[in-house]
Amino acid sequence: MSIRDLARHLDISIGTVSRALNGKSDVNPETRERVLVAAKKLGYVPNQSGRSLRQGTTNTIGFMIESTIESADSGGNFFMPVFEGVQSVFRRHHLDLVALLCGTDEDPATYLNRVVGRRFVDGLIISATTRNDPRISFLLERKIPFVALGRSATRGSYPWIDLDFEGVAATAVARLVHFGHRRIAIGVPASDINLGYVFQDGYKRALKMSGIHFDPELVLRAHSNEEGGYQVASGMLAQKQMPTAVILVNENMAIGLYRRFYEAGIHPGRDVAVVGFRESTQSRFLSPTLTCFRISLRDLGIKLAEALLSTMPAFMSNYPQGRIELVWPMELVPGESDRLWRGT
Amino acid sequence: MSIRDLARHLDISIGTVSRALNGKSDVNPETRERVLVAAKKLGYVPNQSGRSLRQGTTNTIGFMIESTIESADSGGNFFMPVFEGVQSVFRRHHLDLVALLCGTDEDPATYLNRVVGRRFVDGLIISATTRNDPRISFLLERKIPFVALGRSATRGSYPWIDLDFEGVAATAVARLVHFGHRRIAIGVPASDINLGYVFQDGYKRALKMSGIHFDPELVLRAHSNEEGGYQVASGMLAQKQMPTAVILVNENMAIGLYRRFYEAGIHPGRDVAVVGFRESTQSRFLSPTLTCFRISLRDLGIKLAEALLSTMPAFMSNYPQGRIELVWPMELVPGESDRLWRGT
DNA sequence: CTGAAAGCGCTAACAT
DNA sequence: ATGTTAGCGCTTTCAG
Repeated sequence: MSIRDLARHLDISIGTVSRALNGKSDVNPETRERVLVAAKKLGYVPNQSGRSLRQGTTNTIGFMIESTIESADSGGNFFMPVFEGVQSVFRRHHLDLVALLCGTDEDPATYLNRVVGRRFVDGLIISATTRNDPRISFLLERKIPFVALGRSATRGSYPWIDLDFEGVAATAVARLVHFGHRRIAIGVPASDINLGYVFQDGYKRALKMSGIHFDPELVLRAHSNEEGGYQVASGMLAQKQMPTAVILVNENMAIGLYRRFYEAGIHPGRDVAVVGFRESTQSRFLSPTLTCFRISLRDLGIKLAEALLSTMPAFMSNYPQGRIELVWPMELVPGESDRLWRGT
Repeated sequence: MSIRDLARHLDISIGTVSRALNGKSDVNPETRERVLVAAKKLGYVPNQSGRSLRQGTTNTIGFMIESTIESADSGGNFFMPVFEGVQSVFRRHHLDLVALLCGTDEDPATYLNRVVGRRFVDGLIISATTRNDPRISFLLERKIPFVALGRSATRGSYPWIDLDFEGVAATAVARLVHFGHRRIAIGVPASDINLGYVFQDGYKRALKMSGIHFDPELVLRAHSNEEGGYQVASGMLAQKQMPTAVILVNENMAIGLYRRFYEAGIHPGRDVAVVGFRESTQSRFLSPTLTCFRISLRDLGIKLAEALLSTMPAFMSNYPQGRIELVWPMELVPGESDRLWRGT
């Protein structure tokens, strides 16, 4: 069922059919109606390859997610609601969102090169930006519209949105210091992902503001998952003088951390103060309740979509906000896990 | 940078370039080398739309996941490792996997119609099959290669793989009966998703085998997430005579269920027996440890990919296994949550 | 308002 | 072993 078949069926030219379907003005309303009805009846849908080849656009946006080993089974939690938000914006512009799944055994830059070269998508959302991210320079060079979810030290002018890791660090440290803590540990990703640096910098700055000396021993590196949290707790327990508090920078870590502490008879909120990262469906069911930070992932997705569209010539008139470089605030959700000395 | 540019640059015809790049035999090894080198140097990647239009294939497989409201933030956990497995197979055939994100506000069938009509993908993996799934009849009718992750009552002959819900029900019931339970509740999805029916049927059959009368009151419907588990526990607590055991059919439910029971002073493994569904990174950190079932999602993904490829003319010679209709076994992982009367 | 035709990038059939 | 060319399905001039 090609446009040719449809035209033949209606006994008009394919040009007219095309114009009718694409809402061009110079077509008889009656003809248009006939075309629309026939298209629906016969289940005609234009072949995307044909359109793309002619127009040079695919009407598809790619959201590149790496299922890294460390986040293989937890990353999905985060992205689904983000997708939902992105999609709600794209829908209005007849853009489809596809998740580009870069396997763990493929280099992200190579993968991206293939996707871009094939002209598979009109624009990209990349995530898990590293400190120095070759994808960014590549996309800038190739002039492919994109937005980064996550900052990077890579030079250049491009839109990005990132979570407020330094804000989380500042708020958490200030809060813990206020509660009397001085030995505050942090659990950060072991990888080169940029958020680890941002968070750690914020942490150091916050310590300085509170007049606390930075102790490298208190920086515990682990995978950003439950297992990693378990190890962070183990690391704390192993220190000659255990830190009295810990701040995590990944939502999944709290689960494992709680577990390890329970095994050691240490109760969060009684024996140790814990500040988690993102409030999640899982963390919400921890006991005692976890002090953490709330973020609307759907709204984040919406903003990501807008940031991307505002850089795409075909859509920028709808989103005249200029290049978006945004640190997304997170809202403290006080729980019981960081209020010590109150009994259980 | 089109094939034309590349040919011009090398001062040979585009036909030869194409053949060289596609590994055809009738091309001078020396010429091929020149072409490959130049392509790499200039960063040439064939335009997928051009290829697709010509060949009628896109070399892309779509994995359709619905971010339904109830599984919006937890579903990702399940799929990521599956993707990983699928991809490991596709890689060998130069097929790319993309996740097709059907938004919550779009009808899955409509979405599928669009994707298929546009010829966006060569094949499809669909998930979350419903009891009666219009997508299946649609794909059969259009002769689009696909495999369903999940069974359906929809008639027709198509490959599918599904988890062994009835096996889980049988094993769990038998185990609980062995431990002396008679009032065994189940927590099942409130939606029309097929697994709910399969599981419930298996449950009834297992009860009958143990000579236990089926009590509709013991079937608790809830969303397949943490909140749903919380509600299942609430439902149990509300019964005049609380069931002594419960079997869940979703991995996320256990988290909320545990929480609700703790709030009520009820300890899983002491006051009530709990059998969870899939062992997950989260459930592994529950305390007391959850009796649940293990499955290798990566292997599941591999099998899904093979099931799909075995129905695609271009690949079936590599996968001569015929149509796959497979109930995927799950392995019991005994925990402490269903062994009562042992004290804590 | 509609039809005719060019051409997007590519591959495959055919010619040399 | 290489060059030439038709045509995949579509949109968009350009004529009329």
